Amino acid sequence: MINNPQRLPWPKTQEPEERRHKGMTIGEVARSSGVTAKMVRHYEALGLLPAAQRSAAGYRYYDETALHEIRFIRQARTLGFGLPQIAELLILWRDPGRASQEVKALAEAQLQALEQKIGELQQMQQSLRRLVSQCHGDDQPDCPILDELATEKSDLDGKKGCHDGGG
Amino acid sequence: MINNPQRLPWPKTQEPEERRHKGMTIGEVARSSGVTAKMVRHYEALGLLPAAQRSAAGYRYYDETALHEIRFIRQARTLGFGLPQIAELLILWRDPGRASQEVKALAEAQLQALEQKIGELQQMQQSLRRLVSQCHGDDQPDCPILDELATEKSDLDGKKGCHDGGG
DNA sequence: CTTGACCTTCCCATCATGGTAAGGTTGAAG
DNA sequence: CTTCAACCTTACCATGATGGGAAGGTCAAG
Repeated sequence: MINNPQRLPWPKTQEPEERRHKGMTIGEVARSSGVTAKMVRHYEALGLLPAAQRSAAGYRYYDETALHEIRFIRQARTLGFGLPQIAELLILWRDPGRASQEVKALAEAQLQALEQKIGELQQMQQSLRRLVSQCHGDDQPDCPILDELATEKSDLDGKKGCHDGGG
Repeated sequence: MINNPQRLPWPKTQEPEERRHKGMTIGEVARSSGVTAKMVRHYEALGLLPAAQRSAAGYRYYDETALHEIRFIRQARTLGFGLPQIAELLILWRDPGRASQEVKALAEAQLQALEQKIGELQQMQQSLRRLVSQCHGDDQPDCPILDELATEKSDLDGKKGCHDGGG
């Protein structure tokens, strides 16, 4: 279900350079950035991107700068940043007078979030691996996995939802 | 914002044993299972749990079996299972004639999903760590992090959304 | 003008969970 | 029996990022 940019039913010979003074349509931007048109509109609605220039009929047209920002968003998503964080990153990116420590702080926060998430998943992985290794996996009903899930207090339990108390 | 089961404003001396023939209210089940009442209703609406017995006024009442199943769900969530998978696990759990291989298959699928997710996050982590280490983090605008995000094709790119093709 | 690919906005779905509102029930105490 | 706090009910909306689809307007080529 991935739309191939090459295999277009249109007889479009080449990507437009300056054919149109208006810029690229949202579809062209989508193909060129790897971000769906849907998401481009979404980012605009969320305020990540400035409102695109519109034709008289309401079509969005994008210049190279906008395309750059959309690619920027895509790259940041690749690193797992959330859209609110990307909004901040974009603001910093546009600001020539930014301090790199602000960017670094955002990145370190994201790094911490990643470590946290990875840790949680690894704990699941560990518990689950143990259970899987204990289960015969035959046609008998005995199953340590189900047994453990049915256990009131098990190794799986605890640490979840318990913060160090607020008073 | 976690409600302590001990610190109840009610003068309830002890948890009811057979005080009520009806069973536990949803709130008692929630306190006893660690699953919020909201979620218990949700699981019922989704078909994970059978419809609870109701009082004349519509209150849900639960017996020990139901409580057991709710705890079961909580444990399975701890392992990261999705609710559809938990629904299958519950069906197997209720079936005395199940084959443990069916349970094991579900668990292995979950294990695979965990590995996949962990791998993705670790790749993000790796890329981000490199970028963070390269960024001075001072009050100067130079920032390798932003530079890389603005790069058309970078190490961050690729491998995402590419499965090994069906042909 | 027709046609087909494209664009627009608007609504709904996912997944698991939480919040809130508006209203009815329960059970103990007065 | 009334009162009152704590409890229950359903229903709707929100999250975060993305996708799907409908209904309708626009653009470029023939």
